[in-house]
Amino acid sequence: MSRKIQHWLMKSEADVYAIDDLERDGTTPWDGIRNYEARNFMRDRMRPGDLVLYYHSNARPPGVAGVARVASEPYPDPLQFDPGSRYHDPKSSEEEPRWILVDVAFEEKFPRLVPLDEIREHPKLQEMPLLTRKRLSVQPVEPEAFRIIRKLGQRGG
DNA sequence: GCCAACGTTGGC
DNA sequence: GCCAACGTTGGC
Repeated sequence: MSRKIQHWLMKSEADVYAIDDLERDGTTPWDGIRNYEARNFMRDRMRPGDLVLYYHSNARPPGVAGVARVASEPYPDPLQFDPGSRYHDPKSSEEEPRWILVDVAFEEKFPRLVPLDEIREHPKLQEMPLLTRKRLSVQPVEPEAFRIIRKLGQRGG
């Protein structure tokens, strides 16, 4: 019996790596996450096939731009071992890596961005960590919230 | 570019 | 283990 897929939201700065970049690349390692809670979700709970709302932060307006898919098992973020990287972590080691990531793959770009304002105003989306946990860049999403947001992105209001 | 929110670090 | 200082996120 196969595991049920889970749903997630991952934030990316729109001017750094937007959904168009993911579409071009096909797959990308979700590197540079240096928050323990976000790491724990990737390390302990994400598995290939899980679906991800792709959120543009630092955008005007910010919002969900499309859907991605978890495309690998969790593995150590290579940048933590690279002294030249801004994500280098001298306290981490190959034997005991501190930062774990997954690859994500492009799934779909919405015809229309679902803006943060709209999520904030939707009566069924009030409980989303996106609204209550401002700084968490990787977070779980309830199946119903995922469905609502995808529908908004695919068909408009 | 500003700055509030909030997670992390480090001295004690 | 507390908590002030610090650094970063991310909306505006």
